[in-house]
Amino acid sequence: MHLPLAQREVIRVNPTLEKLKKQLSDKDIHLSHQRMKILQYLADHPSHPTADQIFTDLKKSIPTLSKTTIYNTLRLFLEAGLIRVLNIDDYETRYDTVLEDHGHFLCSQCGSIYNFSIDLTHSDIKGLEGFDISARDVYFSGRCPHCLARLQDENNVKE
Amino acid sequence: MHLPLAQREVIRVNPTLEKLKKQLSDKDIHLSHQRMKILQYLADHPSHPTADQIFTDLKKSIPTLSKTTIYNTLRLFLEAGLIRVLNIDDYETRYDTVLEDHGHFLCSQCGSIYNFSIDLTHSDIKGLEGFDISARDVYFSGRCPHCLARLQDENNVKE
DNA sequence: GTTATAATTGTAATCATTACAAATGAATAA
DNA sequence: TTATTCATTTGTAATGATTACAATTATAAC
Repeated sequence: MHLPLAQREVIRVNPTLEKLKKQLSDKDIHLSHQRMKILQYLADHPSHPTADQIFTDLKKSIPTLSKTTIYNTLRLFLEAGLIRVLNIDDYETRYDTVLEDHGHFLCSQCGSIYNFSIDLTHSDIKGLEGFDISARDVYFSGRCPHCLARLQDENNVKE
Repeated sequence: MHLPLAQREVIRVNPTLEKLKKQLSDKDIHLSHQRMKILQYLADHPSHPTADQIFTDLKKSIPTLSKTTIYNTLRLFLEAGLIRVLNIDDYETRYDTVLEDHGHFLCSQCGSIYNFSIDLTHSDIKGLEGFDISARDVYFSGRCPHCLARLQDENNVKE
């Protein structure tokens, strides 16, 4: 059995590139060629890319590009509040342009990361009385429907 | 103003060392001197220590101890399901003996990590229909009451 | 006690990220 | 325009957590 794609509602509330550009100009951050390309890449790829993925892909169109520029720019965007980081992955930091509160699911089989919506305001939380909470990250992991279907198929073939 | 400690109910549901030892013997995992010490350390320190903290502290009583042993043993315990890892920290992995579902709060000021209880079963989650969820991690960050009180005090002195 | 197996150790490698200094580009004033 | 200043990019070297691996030591089986 294979679940139809529509069955998993992946959030793609992607802030437009224009919106991001405006945020930068409001903060008097100059948009160089490299920064522009990185911003565009982030807006076009809501798939939580790593610094290396951004670098490798952009290197094709900007052969002189340096990895340091990627890290510099990502930090710049981060401090300007345009993006957020994901530590769901054990070894590599991922970057996300979707700032609205949402959870992330990591498939331990294929490594894909999915967004999902979760409302924490109504959760029963105890032990944080008197704390000032500024960020909320929710990371789930397990197996995504694709991998579940594939595993199921493989089992059927064997039998 | 200083919040009384009782106001923040930190969970300390620490599984006893005996319980952990039994889990290992059930899985036919031999408890060597080093493993015993590391297990004891984990049971005694629910403060989510890093591999380096465990190593540095245990090195005092076992001078020949190697860091590789720490990593080997932590992986062993991890795969045996005795402990879980925390990626709340950007740069270092932390280890936790408390397996019951709970959240972690990282104070961005002092770096302390606090446990808190959160009930996700009643949260309104959308977008994970058809997913097989095996792990749930909730990481919050911000400022802990200690740091808030300290900052408040510092401001009062200035005025 | 000897042999086989498991655990530990130390060192070297890996790999993401950062530090830093030199080179390049853009903006501004004369 | 040209010189000067400042911002940005680049490349290389350092950092630091983690892992790979081979040698040594300890434990268990016979």
